[in-house]
Amino acid sequence: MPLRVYNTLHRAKEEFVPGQPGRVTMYVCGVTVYDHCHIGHARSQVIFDVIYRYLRYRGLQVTYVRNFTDVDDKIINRAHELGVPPQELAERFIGEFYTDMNALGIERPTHEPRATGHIPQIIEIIRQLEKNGYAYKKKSGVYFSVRKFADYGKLSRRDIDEMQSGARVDVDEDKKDPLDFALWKASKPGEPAWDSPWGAGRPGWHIECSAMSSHYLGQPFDIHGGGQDLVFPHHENEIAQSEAAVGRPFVRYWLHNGFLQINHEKMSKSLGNFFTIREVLAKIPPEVLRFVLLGVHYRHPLDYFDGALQEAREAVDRVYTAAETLRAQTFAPTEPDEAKLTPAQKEIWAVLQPVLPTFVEAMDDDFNTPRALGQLFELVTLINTLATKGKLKDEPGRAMLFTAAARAFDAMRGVLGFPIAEPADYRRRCAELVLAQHEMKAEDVERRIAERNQARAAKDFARADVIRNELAALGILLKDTPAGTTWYAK
RNA sequence: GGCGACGUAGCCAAGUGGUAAGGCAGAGGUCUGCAAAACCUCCACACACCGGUUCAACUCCGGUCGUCGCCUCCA
Repeated sequence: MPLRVYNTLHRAKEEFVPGQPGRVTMYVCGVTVYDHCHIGHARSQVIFDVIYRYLRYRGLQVTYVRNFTDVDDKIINRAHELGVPPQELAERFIGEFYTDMNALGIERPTHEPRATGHIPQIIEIIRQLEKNGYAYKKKSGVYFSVRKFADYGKLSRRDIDEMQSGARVDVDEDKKDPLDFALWKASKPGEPAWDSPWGAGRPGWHIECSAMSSHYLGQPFDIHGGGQDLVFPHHENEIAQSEAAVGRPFVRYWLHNGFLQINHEKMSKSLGNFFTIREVLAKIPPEVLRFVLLGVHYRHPLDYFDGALQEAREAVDRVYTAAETLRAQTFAPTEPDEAKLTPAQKEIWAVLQPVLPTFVEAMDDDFNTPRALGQLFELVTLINTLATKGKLKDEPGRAMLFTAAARAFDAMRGVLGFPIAEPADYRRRCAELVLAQHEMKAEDVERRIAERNQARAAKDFARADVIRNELAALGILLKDTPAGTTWYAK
């Protein structure tokens, strides 16, 4: 089965064929580092992390580049407000970005270039554009002449003339045409600046992606990703610059993720209706957020609400419980041999066998993570069944079934990056979270448990239940086992 | 105005030209002092509405209504 992806350029799903057999080159627009990331950024990063993981799972060698925009008007303005140097501000939020990404289990791309580290490459493209007659210099900077690029609008399906009629009045009188955009911005006093053939200044926003992508990946490269809002003008402009400069196509497959919405409205900084990743992770473990983000197909809008997190929490707990169950089993890795299965085991095998292939099929279909998660839950049920049902315990069938289940589970986990951690680590973090929320210590819980067990020993079950219910109200659930009472955070 | 997406059970969300994955919630059962977890069983007379094509449409086509996005910085 071939991998099929939805290419924004053609508005259709098409078979994914890398430019070079066995190798994939991929670039995703990162973040402008002037503030904490919000959960919309998280969605984009999680999705492309999964795509990166899946391509490798498919046996492809992937070079993945994700940039940092570390010089830009927003950074400069923010730095000015805070009275710190722009570079220092950028540095700080790059650090914060990693804190969030690490929590969410996002792998490091192959290269993570910064705009300020690639000024020579940026200048080179502008020089080439000037030479090819697409760029012109004005007092305020160097601009790209959109009308000279015949293919302009091919990604966002826009017609230049219609755009112009609807275009707002541009305050920048310097441009020859309101559609033109800056390649190089002349610096004002006190702003970060680099020398260039056109005087001291800094790169325009779009040019950095053109420069860094082609520097690391060549041109054309295979996949360029980002949020839907980047289709126009950012990606349209990237195409114009890169193709006009080099004379070759820029990107083969354009992938765009849909938005996170709050109450059916786009969540964005400009609307002010956003949650930072950090805020959300103060309330729930990161795997819950990751799960929620993968629960909707990446191109569809995802409506975010608090209740969804609580619901998802139940589901995530269940996956971890199954992971615990699986890890608790001892079995020697055993290759499939249907002849060695009992009739009851054969029934399970018939259900278990197609789970991973179906998962792969779902991922092959434009990275259908909701369907893939469906298969993960099928597997969860199977794992629990295997561990529960006595009639499935005959060897070597039992070992064989567990081997297959464990392999499928690990494969899915590798692709989805979910569950993020080992179960014990997850439980520990959940416990810390709930204790922190109630300003409690583990000893407080242990003491209550001891009190309850005294009551139970005295057959004072009413009192025992009161204690349990009190803890439950805090999100602390007790579990009585033959080995004693344990607790976990809900 | 131009371009585009979406409208599936109480909620979230996949999906297919031939009668609907999965999750959450809910009901019953096994287990338990009672619970929890786990397991088993149940839970969409039709997928916004109206037409059309078809032997057959939720699934294709047209229209209507509704919601949202891009066209300006934005994942």
